[in-house]
Amino acid sequence: MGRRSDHSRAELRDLILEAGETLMAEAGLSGFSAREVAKRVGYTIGTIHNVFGNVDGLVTAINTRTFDLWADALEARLAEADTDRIAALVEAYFAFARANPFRWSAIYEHVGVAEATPAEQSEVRGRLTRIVVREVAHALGRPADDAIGTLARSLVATVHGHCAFQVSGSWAAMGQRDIEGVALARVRESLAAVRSGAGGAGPPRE
Amino acid sequence: MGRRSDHSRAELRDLILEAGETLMAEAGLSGFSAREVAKRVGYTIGTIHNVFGNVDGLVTAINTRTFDLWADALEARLAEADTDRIAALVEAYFAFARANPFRWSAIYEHVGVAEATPAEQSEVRGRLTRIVVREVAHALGRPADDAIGTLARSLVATVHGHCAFQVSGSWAAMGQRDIEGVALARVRESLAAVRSGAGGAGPPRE
DNA sequence: ATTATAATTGAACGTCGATCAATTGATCGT
DNA sequence: ACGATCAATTGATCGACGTTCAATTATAAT
Repeated sequence: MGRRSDHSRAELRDLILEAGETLMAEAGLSGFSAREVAKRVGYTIGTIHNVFGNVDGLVTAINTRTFDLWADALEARLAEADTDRIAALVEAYFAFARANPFRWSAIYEHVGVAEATPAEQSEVRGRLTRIVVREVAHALGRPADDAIGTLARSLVATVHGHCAFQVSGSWAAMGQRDIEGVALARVRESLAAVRSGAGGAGPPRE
Repeated sequence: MGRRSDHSRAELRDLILEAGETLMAEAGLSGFSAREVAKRVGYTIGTIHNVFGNVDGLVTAINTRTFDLWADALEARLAEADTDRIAALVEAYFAFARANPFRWSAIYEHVGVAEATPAEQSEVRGRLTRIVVREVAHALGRPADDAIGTLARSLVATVHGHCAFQVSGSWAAMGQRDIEGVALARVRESLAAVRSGAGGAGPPRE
């Protein structure tokens, strides 16, 4: 077709990325296809490979965008949070996964295939963690040092584990309900333990 | 080739399953192929489909076997545990994932494709959870009622979240170390909180 | 206008999961 | 012993996938 002048390389990247995001949201990682993305943007497979190297590169870029939107959602929810910002954080974390199940799952289904994530994308993906570190430090009234960083990442892991069980349906399959409340309870317990001086991020005692 | 009398249907199932497990351990879900499994057992694709319906069925069966081996590993570790059985459980949980990264990951990368898991396989998969419920009840000196069941599953989710970050490499990528100790710390905090009478499995207070 | 450079195409290749008519081997009645 | 019946097994065939790359086309430079 020769639409060379229609879009700059950056525009083309955005165009493909956006169509890829939509397809991922519609079909999930297992239904994702570079050919379908190409068809939707009116280019051909070759162009996708020219811009993103290979399908992994495109999926990685889509997943990075998902992280970015996710972090946006957390910030938006925090902006309207009253006192309990930790609860708002957990709530928004689950809400995003629930609202975007395919995109959320794609992040964690792509690990076995993924090559190294480009540095500038790692930066974007780290935003979510940085938000949690900041809020955990705030909740504890402490500076965000290494120990707080580890604790915050551990709490993300805790909530992630619950969220993964929810999205996969295994939590419901076990006859369980209100996983969000349960996850929040775990987070509260850990914050309370750290507040009462146990350290929290160090190695296990005994 | 017509090896019809060489194996009964059950033997054939085991044969394919075992070769499938080996391939999954070697190549991971992304490198898994029914054709390769067929080649390894000396049958053809058609036979695989005849026995397992489709590739998803085979992968699901492999993953169920992984759960079974995993539960075996937990029990084996518990059998030689002294006082701290919870620590033994967390340790064995991580150890299995570390020793079988591809098989472990396949479980959680297959969600987007998986159809409903057959009932008898769900039974096997539930064994891991049952072990944890039993041990959590034991650690708390309480009968394994619904609240304990929910708490145990929540602690599994907590450890799973940490384990997932470890296997995907994102924990190390964040400059963190000793995730196993961190996960155990979270579990200890929750058990301590529940021991001191906060309930633990109910909805969040406030 | 001509050349050089870059972007875009799309046919070709190998591999995948799935299907199903044809074949083969086992089983059984006679 | 033998032909009929039935189930297991084969493998060619299909459509779709990701990847490659020679050929083509549009832009930029001279």
